[in-house]
Amino acid sequence: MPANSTNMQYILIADDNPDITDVLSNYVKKEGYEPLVASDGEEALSKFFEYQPVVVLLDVMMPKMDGYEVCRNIREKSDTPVILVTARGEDFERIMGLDIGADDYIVKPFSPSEVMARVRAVLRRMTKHDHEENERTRLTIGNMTIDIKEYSLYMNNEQVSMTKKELETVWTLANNPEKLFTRDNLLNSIWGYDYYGETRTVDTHIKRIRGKLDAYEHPEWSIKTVWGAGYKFVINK
Amino acid sequence: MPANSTNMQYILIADDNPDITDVLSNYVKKEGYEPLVASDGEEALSKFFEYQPVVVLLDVMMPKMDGYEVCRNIREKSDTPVILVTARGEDFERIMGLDIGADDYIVKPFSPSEVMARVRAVLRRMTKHDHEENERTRLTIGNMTIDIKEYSLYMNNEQVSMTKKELETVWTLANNPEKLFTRDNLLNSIWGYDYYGETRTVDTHIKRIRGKLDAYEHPEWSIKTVWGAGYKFVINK
DNA sequence: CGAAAGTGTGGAGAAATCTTAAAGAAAAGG
DNA sequence: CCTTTTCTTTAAGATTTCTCCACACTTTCG
Repeated sequence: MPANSTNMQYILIADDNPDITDVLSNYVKKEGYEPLVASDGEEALSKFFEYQPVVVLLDVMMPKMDGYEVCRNIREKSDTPVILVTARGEDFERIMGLDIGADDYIVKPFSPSEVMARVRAVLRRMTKHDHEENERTRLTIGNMTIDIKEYSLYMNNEQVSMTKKELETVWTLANNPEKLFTRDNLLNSIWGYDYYGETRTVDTHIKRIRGKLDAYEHPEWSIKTVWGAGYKFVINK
Repeated sequence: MPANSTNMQYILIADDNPDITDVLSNYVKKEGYEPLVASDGEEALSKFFEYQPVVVLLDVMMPKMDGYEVCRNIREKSDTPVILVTARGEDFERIMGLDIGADDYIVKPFSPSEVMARVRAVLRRMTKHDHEENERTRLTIGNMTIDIKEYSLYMNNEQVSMTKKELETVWTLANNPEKLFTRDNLLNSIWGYDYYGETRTVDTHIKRIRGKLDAYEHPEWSIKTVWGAGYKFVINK
């Protein structure tokens, strides 16, 4: 399952056999991803750059441009995981040796569930890589501390229980003090750009956040409503 | 003049397939290291002692002397990190367990970026080691003690029978109190990066662990569910 | 001031996520 | 081999969180 399940996550499936892409599309949907189908190499490449899928499934044998070539092209610009689908007998040494840079490969005939298992695995490996000690993980303003690594928030060193969305919302606001976030901004960055719900949902979350945090005094900062616009985290001087 | 008198950092790549060593050499260079290529086990060993590389990448299957043997020889004289490259299906328990002493392993097929990630990881661990000198093998929190060397767990000095995965899971969590582990994190670090199963498996293990440990009181700590995120080991104040 | 538009809030139902149990699959041990 | 243990998968039921609505309240502006 994707880390942020509300975001629309595309998976590109490139194969010239529609029976295969159909079956895989269904599985991909069942796992909560949005399938993106291409029937030849060129189409695969252009869709890749247009949609930026999270994983690419490439049949090695395709019209116009074969899977190796597509993979190589993708690798020049991106680290997006690529899984090659090869016919039995293909030698993986060769695949690797040609500097294609695929992340995994599957030998035909495969079961769709096997494919999805590999997709999950490849994505899982990915998420580890992302969190490799470079980004800010902790933030303190006044008597509030948020630690995203622990997924926790402290007021006066005392932990305050927050739900995921609440925590992400404070984190987003507090990381950009003084910056105005419209409700749509917040929906986009926290809920995901494919969220089709009410903008007022943000209000409810702000309400809950305030309810929890205002149980403590915090003269150094506050979450301010900007009339007709949105919310912002302000630091009081 | 010995080659290692310069401040050049070598990485030894041993594989009898020149395509693979070529690809890896390029990646190694890109990361600022100097690749050192060997096409069989004996060559690997002699180059190792001549150049004293900072990391060794060993294919398990090589002419003259296989990767296990090379690794064992290196271990007799040095703590230089060794990463073994194995074919899928090799038993990793055997690799990591027996007297071979490798630091990590990679299953073919691998993507070059994955290899480099592991090289970085192993080097990072190494530098830490230098400062800490001895790794923790035993951990006590409240009335629980885990000894990972003897693979056992005690509650109130009374041994509780745990399966391997259960023990490794508690060990991982308890060694990083307060830190959130997503299910994917746990799958990666305990099950391994080439595990192709369901995320929910983690839940089942957590349930069993709780079942066993909650038979005892342990007010000092607990394994907490972080909704929508994962699990963490918390210390109660 | 009064109307219109925007925001705060409580609560109920919906949705998402977890727990648990149970059974099948895989691995380990005789 | 067959038995036992451990691991994985699945699905129903429980729990938590999220969303939405109705209505009160506030601000803006003619």
